[in-house]
Amino acid sequence: MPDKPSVDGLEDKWAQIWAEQGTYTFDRTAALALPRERVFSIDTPPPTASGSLHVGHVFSYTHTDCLARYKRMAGFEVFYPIGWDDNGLPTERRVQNYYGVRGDATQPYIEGFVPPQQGDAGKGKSPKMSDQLPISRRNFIELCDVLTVEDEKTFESLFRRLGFSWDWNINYRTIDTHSRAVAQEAFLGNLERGEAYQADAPGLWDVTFQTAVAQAELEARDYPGHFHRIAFHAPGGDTIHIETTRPELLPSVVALIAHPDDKRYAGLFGTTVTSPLFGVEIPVVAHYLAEPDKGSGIAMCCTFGDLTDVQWWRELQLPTRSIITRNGRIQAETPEWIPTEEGRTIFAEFAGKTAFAARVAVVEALRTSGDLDGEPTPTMRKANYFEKGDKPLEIVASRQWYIRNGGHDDDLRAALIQRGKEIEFHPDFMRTRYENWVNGLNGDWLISRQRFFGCAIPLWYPLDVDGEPDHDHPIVPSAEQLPVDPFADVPPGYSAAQRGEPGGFIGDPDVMDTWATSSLSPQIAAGWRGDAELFDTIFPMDVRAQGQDIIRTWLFSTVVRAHLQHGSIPWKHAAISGWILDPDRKKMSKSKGNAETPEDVVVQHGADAVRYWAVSARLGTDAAYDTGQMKVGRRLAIKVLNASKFALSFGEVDGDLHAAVTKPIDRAMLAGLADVIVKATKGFDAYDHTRALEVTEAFFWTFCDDYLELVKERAYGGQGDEAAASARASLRIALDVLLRLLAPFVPYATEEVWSWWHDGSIHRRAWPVSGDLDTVAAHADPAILGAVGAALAGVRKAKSEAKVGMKADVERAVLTGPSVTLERIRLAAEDLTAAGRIAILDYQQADTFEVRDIVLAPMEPKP
RNA sequence: GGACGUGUAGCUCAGCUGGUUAGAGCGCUCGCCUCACACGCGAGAGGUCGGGGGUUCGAGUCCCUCCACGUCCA
Repeated sequence: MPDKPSVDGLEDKWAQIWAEQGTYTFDRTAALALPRERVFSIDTPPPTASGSLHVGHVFSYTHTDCLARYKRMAGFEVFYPIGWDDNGLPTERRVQNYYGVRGDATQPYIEGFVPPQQGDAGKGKSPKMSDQLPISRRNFIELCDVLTVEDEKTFESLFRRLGFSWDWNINYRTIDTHSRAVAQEAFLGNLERGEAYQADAPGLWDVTFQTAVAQAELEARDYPGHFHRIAFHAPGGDTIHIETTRPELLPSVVALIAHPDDKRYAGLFGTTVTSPLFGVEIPVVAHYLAEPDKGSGIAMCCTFGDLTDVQWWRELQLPTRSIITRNGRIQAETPEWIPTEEGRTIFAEFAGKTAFAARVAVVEALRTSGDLDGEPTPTMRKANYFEKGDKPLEIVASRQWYIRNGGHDDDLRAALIQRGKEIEFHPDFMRTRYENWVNGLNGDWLISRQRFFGCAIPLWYPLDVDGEPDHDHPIVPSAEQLPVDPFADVPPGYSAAQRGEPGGFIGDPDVMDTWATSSLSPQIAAGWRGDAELFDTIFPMDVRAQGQDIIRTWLFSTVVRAHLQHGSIPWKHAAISGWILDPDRKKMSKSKGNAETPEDVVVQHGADAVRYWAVSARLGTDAAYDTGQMKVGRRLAIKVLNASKFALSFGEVDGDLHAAVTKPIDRAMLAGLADVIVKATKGFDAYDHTRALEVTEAFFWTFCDDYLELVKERAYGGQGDEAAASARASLRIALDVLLRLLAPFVPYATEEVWSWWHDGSIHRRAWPVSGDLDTVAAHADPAILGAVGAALAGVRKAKSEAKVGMKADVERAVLTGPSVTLERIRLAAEDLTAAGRIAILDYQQADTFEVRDIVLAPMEPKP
């Protein structure tokens, strides 16, 4: 036991010991031998180690860690893995910025490639694309591999410092061989059962990243634009005005659409009009999605300006007239559907331009032709963005892979809603977010991405005699072959020389969306592929812990995969953490520049302190980033050290500790503690860790401030040996329990103290049960401690008001109150007079409790 | 526009199934170097529980309505 205990340095000391001794190791053999209900399996969110860790992560992870520690102590064999979600766009972006490169499938592979730069030269700013060196897909992936491993090391050291009790042996990366094999096997299962399919269809497309994106990755943002009032021409010479924010799509117009009930346009339904400038004849049709009170009430449907256009196109079976290419520019060739010579001339003028430049050109042409009515009026509209992108999404037709998720299938949707009901959400209202999302789906899950660093779609396509791929008959690898890279590996029955040759094959060029892998985190971590015995034991898992922001992505997609693959829920509970808000109540985020780096915070305040801050917020509740709360946590950790040192300093007690407890106030304290055990346990079992913390912490402070003060003179021996033994034994019994109750919250301080007087880790000791205290707490009156404490408070108040120290002597004091209260105090009168330094204590019966007539001894003059 | 959540002391939050003078911590003020802790200890001040209706013997707690904020979906 150190002379001056300190919380500083505990992280370095104990993180290392925990790692060496495997304190948190999952015992597979033990788990398989136990009944299922004694195993607790946790599906941990794999963090994206792409360079920016956020205090929000620390927040949610701490909630989960606390639960894991409780369960471990409560006798469960806890399966608590940790993975890294390193595949996907965040990593690619980081690699681009860090090395100044970008992937380009047309580049040849360079052996021993050295990137042009190392490190964040642009300080977080994305370098311009033109400054990035195009490199081959394989070189690019190699750099991703190198950098993610580096990043993950940094993260691991931070997480270890925070004391997260993951089993680091159950470690996976979503890009590693095992994860890719699992993702591919699951995909092939989906394919075989008809749950995965490909379709050549219009979809959301990010022109910056040159990839398709899924509905779950959308973000609606305000986008400034202008309404342009444009004239269409009816055969009789009438003009019909529409309003659009995207006049550059005029060559793509396929219909004018008004609401069926709109009397203004009722006469036009079934007729045709001609588009200005381009002279294309198009029908006027009715559809309920047209909004009569928006603009002129009649809209032009283009292929494709937005998702409503797609719906109109599909439901009204309109022709396809796309002009936007995958890089966001207008196509170079003049479309054959433009009939007029002047139309073709105008188109040629802006062919190949960006959408923005084309808009300027079209507006100018409309102005010249007189088809622009008035000047464009500014407006703010919502546009769909890729959540990681900064340009509005275009809609481009392309061949993509989808997994059914209920977006097109009411039965599946209902089944997934039902799965949500089978899962206990904490807090319960979070299920509503899940249901809202499922009910709002407007299509299946698009999983293919035209990117580099990801899990490959494990398919090849035969090439016909003309070298054209036959997408309808993909070549599938066997399960043993997985993972495959269709670009490098050769499909069964072919030779490498046949790649790209007529009659040969080609590999699918796409990778899967990162969620298509991480949605399988339970399968990846728990051994679905490779350890069926373990998987069957711990799946469905007990709990998924995560932030509320990824309910629509990670949580939902995991439910989808488990439902399709196993016909079950993936876990029984979903523990959802809230947001971290900055002091201005804004959501903290790196991009807004108000995020603290967890590294700084942990070093400054200490792990126990940061954990305390995180854990004092309930699940589902947003929490303010609050260093004040961390200071409170630090104080608690320090108090644990000091109070423990003091309690233990009175020395051991011979014989049976419990038998030594004789004094009523000692028994009262322990009875109160027994009640705390019950409440704290109840809190944890109800996924309410803050309740457990609150009740434990409150008791602990009373224990320090009142009980310790009251009994210390006796513990020193002031009332004889037997009385001293009762105090010392009670202190040790209480401390033993309190440390264990606090261990999930402040693992370092409690472990440190535990090591002073026990062998082994506190984090492997049994969670206390109230029955442990039966012998000492039975028939005890827990109210004694409160009554004596109140009496002591009265004395303290008098001293405080007299502006003297607490060690000032009291010549006489009178306690008044109901006889039952006075009786309780009498049972600890000696402790009270010693702690209050009271010479004469009188009692008077009265209705209300009061400490009065306090006579302080004359102060001795200070030297 | 719809859904969900939140609104209690200057700040961050408790307040469970409605029941005595509404609690905690931080901050603030005053005091105390008390032999575990000055990264401490003691005491004090501070609230029309978002507004308005209603149910009830009784409402921060239930119902209605409005307002503000946040998030998600349109």
